[in-house]
Amino acid sequence: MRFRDTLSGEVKEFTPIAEGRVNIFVCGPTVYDYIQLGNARTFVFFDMFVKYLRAIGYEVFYLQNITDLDDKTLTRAKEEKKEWDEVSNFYYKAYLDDCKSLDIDSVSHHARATLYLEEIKSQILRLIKLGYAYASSDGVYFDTSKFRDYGKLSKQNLDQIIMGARVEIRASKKNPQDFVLWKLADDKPNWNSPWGSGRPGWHIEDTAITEHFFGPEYDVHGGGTDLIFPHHEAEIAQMRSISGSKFLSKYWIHGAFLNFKGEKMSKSTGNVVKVRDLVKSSPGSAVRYFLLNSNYSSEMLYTDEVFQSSVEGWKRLQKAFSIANSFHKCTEECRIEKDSADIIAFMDDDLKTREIIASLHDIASEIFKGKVAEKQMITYVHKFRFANKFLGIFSEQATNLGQIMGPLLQVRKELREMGLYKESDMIRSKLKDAGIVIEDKSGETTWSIGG
RNA sequence: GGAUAGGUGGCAGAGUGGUUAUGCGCGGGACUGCAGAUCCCGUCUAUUAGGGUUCAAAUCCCUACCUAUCCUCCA
Repeated sequence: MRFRDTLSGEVKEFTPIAEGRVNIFVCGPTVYDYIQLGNARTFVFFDMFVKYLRAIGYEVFYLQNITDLDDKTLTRAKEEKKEWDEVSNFYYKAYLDDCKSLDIDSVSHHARATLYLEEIKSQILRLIKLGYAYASSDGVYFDTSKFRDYGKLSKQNLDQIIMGARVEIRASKKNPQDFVLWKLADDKPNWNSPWGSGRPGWHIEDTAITEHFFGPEYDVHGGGTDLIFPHHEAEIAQMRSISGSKFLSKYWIHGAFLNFKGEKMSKSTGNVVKVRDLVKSSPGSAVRYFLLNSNYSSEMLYTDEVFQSSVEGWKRLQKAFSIANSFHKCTEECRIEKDSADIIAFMDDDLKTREIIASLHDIASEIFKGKVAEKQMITYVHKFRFANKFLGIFSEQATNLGQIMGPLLQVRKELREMGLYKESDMIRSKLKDAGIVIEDKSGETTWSIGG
């Protein structure tokens, strides 16, 4: 398998440190508000990625941090007149709910930053001892001039960063681009430390957490492209300075942005679409379809119109899946891997989920033409089910419902033959309310989930 | 100013040297109790512009213009 690695800037062959096992870390949200669709793009992508790795036999530990304390948390707490941890507990739970609505359930462990204060302080202590960090008037800073590879991930040149003139100039820093490891603070929440009571800086929580679970090196680090600089750059500087290792994560994957009318979807510009609002009107699987029907490394556009046209495409595919699935039950593993060589090939070539979806649409067209031989239909079902293991774009409820739908449709057919259309239409309309769409074609009636 | 991606039909968005991407939309027809879906046909030379390499370029090279993101918290 190969995919785009940010550090080398190339599409690279994937070989984990330990054969058959993958340790992956993905930056989670700062829980001070509901997540929006742009966040979801990244989280759905990595959920899909991890599920695929598992589907092809890797043992994966998927670790995600939760930033449960930040300046934004404190601002929010003030606004809502609540304690900071009430705010982060509330939005952490909301985050988990939103993930659930999008079928994101592959994370092995969520690590909350404030539960790792000892690990954080230990790292800062070691950085100071080794001469990479210094205590200053308002906190402890990482001395970026001591770490030669600072800027390598983002391919930035330190001199030019300074020329950017947007770097905070503070007298307490030795270099403008130095970043804070520990912020001194007298107000709560704060914790004791050898440098005075205060709060951890943002970048240090991730390396403290990953060192705790994985040690100084692991296989894949993921996140959105906005985190490349300075966040991930800082993580590399922190951990490699401590470990002396050549790398922190062997591979770096960054998901591109979801944009809204030419600009990034962000809270500051107020153009966000919250996940919980979107899933009220569209199934989570349709949202996943929309997000995965793109290249993870390319920016994509969201507008209501574009999203709705994507939902139409999803409906078509879902219908084809339901038809195939009711035609052939595949409860066990069957031959799904063997029949899915083309899908595996697409994934192995830079995780081309969009190509997979296009190929499923080709299958859908064949199914709708109604001339698919039984043997062929079985391989189609296998492909659908294999792809769905990681794409998660089809509702699978169809299999259980089949037992009820058969007899029910038979009754309705008899009603229609007797000309009792009022009664038969009522059945159709009630089923639609329940999320089941039935359609009459010459001679037979089909049903599917969604619509 | 620097860095990184890009500029493809009405819309979204694949494709890295030669073949119909795919979906949505639009027009016409078929099917139908109605609805919906589906099928068939069509949607004019779709590849930012100008050079170059090549038998052949959306795909490689050069130039120009344009866009997004990052350089500040951000998925």
